[in-house]
Amino acid sequence: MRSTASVLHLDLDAFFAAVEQRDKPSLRGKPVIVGGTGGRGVVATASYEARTFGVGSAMSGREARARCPHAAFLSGRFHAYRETSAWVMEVLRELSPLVEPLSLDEAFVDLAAADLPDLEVSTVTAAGERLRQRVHEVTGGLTATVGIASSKFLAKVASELDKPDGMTVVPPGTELTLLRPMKVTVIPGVGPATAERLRRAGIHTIAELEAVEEDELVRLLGQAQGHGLWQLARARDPRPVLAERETKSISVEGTYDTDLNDRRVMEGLLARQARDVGARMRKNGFSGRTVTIKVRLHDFTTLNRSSTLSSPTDDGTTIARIARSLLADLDTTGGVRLLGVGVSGLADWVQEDLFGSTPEEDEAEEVRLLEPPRRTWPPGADVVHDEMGQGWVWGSGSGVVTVRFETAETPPGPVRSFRDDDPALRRLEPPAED
DNA sequence: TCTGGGGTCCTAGGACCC
DNA sequence: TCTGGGGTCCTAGGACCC
Repeated sequence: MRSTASVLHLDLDAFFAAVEQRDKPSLRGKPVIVGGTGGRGVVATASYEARTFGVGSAMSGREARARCPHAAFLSGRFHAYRETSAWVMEVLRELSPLVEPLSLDEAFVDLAAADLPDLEVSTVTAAGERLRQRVHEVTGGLTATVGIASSKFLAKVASELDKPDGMTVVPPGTELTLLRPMKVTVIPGVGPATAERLRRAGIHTIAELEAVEEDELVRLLGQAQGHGLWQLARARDPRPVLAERETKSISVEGTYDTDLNDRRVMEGLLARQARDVGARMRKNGFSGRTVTIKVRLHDFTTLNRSSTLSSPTDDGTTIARIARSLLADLDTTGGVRLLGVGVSGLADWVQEDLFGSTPEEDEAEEVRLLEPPRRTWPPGADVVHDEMGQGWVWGSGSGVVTVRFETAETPPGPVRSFRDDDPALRRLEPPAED
């Protein structure tokens, strides 16, 4: 927690629905519901007019229709949402270079990195109001709600307090006074299951949470969550605003209007999803080693099965083959409502290739390649060499083999890509372990 | 005929290694 | 013929977020 209110959280109000109302004037002032259109869909966003009827996010489309039959139900135009979101993020970056998007409609901004004369409450308040005005102009009339406080946690809590089209600044030193009367469910990370556990322990408010010993919370909720909540109950939150977040997995899934019973149909759908995952990976420069399938049965029980390859892939056919073999081990009697495929354990080498390399880096790589090879290799590695030295196959896919060259001085060493039929690549016997 | 899609993080057990 | 403990990797499931 900082001594100044310098973390800003911005939340675009009813974002998807607001974009629809902006682009289609006939929808303005009327209940608009994005999502929930399919047989098993749920509501992604309800406009404030629709919320009046008790419609909210994650509600089934069936129930939303029952509560608000005259609403406009739309399936969503994600290109428009992405475009408008990008405009907003640009506006935030004009204020501070340190912007952490959380989703299309939410972000943290670090005001300590902004070009402001100071971080007094009056100064950050004025900056927040200017920001809301700029967002309104740039998006063609969308409104945003802002919270400003001394940590991510407090800024996010603050932005919930004056929705829509409002702002709350928490003066430093007043955090606990604000938090203590609130329910524990305002804490991000306390969902229905955690709230129920806390309720059974007689804990409803943050003041009650604050009174519990740390050991007791860890016993109740586990190490990470117990310790985390103990800290948050004291308004302690040292998490920095981070502009870059690493992608950990890429997946595609689908829920079908009627349950699937034919295994060949399931295999076909998995294969298509696997191709889509592979295409997205190549487009974004990722490859990964762990392929996971997700299967939701008719009764909503959800199964995951995964398999880890010895080297990363971005190839849809490879992903599909593994997905099919993982499905083969599952009993899908009774029907399947959802199928999904994902890849995790992402390697970073293709990403690095996207940025290219500088002459200095190239020269450094040449130097490393001339150094004597390291004589240990990962178990089962495919050891190869070219005229420059020895390495081991780190990744393959799309007709390309990636080789990591290791030296004693600089593990992990440089990475080179070859076509997999490149005659310069010769396979070697792995050297004996020493 | 209640319960989306795309993610992140945590836990827990077993294998394996030192 | 008895057996500790730590670390890492892998797998499965669950909670949570927008």
